[in-house]
Amino acid sequence: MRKHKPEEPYENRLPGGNPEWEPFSHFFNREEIPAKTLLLREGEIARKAFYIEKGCLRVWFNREGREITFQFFFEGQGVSSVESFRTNTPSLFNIETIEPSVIHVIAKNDFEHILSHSEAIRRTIEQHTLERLIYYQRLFLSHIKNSPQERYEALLKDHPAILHRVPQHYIASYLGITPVHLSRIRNSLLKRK
Amino acid sequence: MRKHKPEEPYENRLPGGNPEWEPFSHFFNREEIPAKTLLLREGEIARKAFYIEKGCLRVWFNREGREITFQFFFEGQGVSSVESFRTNTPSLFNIETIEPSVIHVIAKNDFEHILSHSEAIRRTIEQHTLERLIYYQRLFLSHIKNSPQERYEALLKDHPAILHRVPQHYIASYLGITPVHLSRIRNSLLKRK
DNA sequence: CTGATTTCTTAACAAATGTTATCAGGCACT
DNA sequence: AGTGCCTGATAACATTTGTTAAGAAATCAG
Repeated sequence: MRKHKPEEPYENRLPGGNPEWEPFSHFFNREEIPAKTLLLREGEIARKAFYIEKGCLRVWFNREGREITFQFFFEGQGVSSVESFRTNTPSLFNIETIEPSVIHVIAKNDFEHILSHSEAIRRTIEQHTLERLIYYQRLFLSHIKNSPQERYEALLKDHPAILHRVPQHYIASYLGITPVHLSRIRNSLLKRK
Repeated sequence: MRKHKPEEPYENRLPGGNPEWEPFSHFFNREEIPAKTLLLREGEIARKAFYIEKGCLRVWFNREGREITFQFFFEGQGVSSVESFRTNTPSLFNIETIEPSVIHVIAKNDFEHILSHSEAIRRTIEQHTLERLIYYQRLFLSHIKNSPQERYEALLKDHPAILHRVPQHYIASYLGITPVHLSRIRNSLLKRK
């Protein structure tokens, strides 16, 4: 059912997706990383941030022996455990590759060096923080406002590509339900047509 | 059962809770506001931000005719519909007083004026944005990680004052459950002792 | 290609939570 | 004191979602 397409075309963007990063590109280390590899472990303090050239990541934590995935990241996105990276506290979650991925890695002190040398990038990061805030706010609201079925339908409508690229049990835990229940929802939607 | 204590002592702090705001205090307008008054309406674009000298607010939205409360604010806190205030988009929720309150109000353009004239306050606000991000992240995680009963017990342990000050049906919707279910949880906890 | 592993579906049953309705106490207002 | 409103508790019943287990389908490793 699910189509795995690591070979689909993509843009090879600069870290940050913007030419303002050009002067600082030497701070980034390009790495090719296999699938299912941890980039950050729950409980560790994040000392690196990542930019995804190719591939996808998921963010998850352990709840009583089970993995709960709550975010996905794809090509062109910058990723870090924001609260850990910026406040030097243990990360609340793991960051892991889903597919084989090409990641640009930057160390925390280099990142701070850039921030203190580029007003433009400082603003970009500030904007990024605001966007993350809004993202989490919406994510939270969608969980208390909408049913799992409504969230699934929204995902289907707004980000159909994710469904074709990410294993369904990750999607289920992202929606806050079990794989069994997601399967039921999909089934009932099929019958309704 | 619930004790309403609008007369309890409090600190009369400066807006922002910090002397760096002192030079800009004339931008704030002190207002005494009755209970159950809307400061911002769902769908409106936020053109003001608030600092609470005294009283408390709740943040809620309408879901199919029912009010869902998902945040409380108390003395000493700065409040706005961040995403609306900073991005000029319609607010996703209402901000309303619970008790009679004393609020310092600042207009958006004055706020921006301050930001462009004080590096220290710009940093404070940036820090505030990060804290809000982390707050929403944690709130979201607590909803997918913990049961309503666990969330109630955490609230009981970490913020018992809220429970004595805010009507129980607001608490219930904050926990993501119905007042009936919260009552059941409280009952089962009592029996357990 | 083939066997092993992972992923998805389905069913039966269990647990958690919602819905509706009723009642009782507290509180504000007269 | 009496009335009405708001709040919280409780019960009976309905619905949603989880759990466990089994098998089918897809994918992966050699």
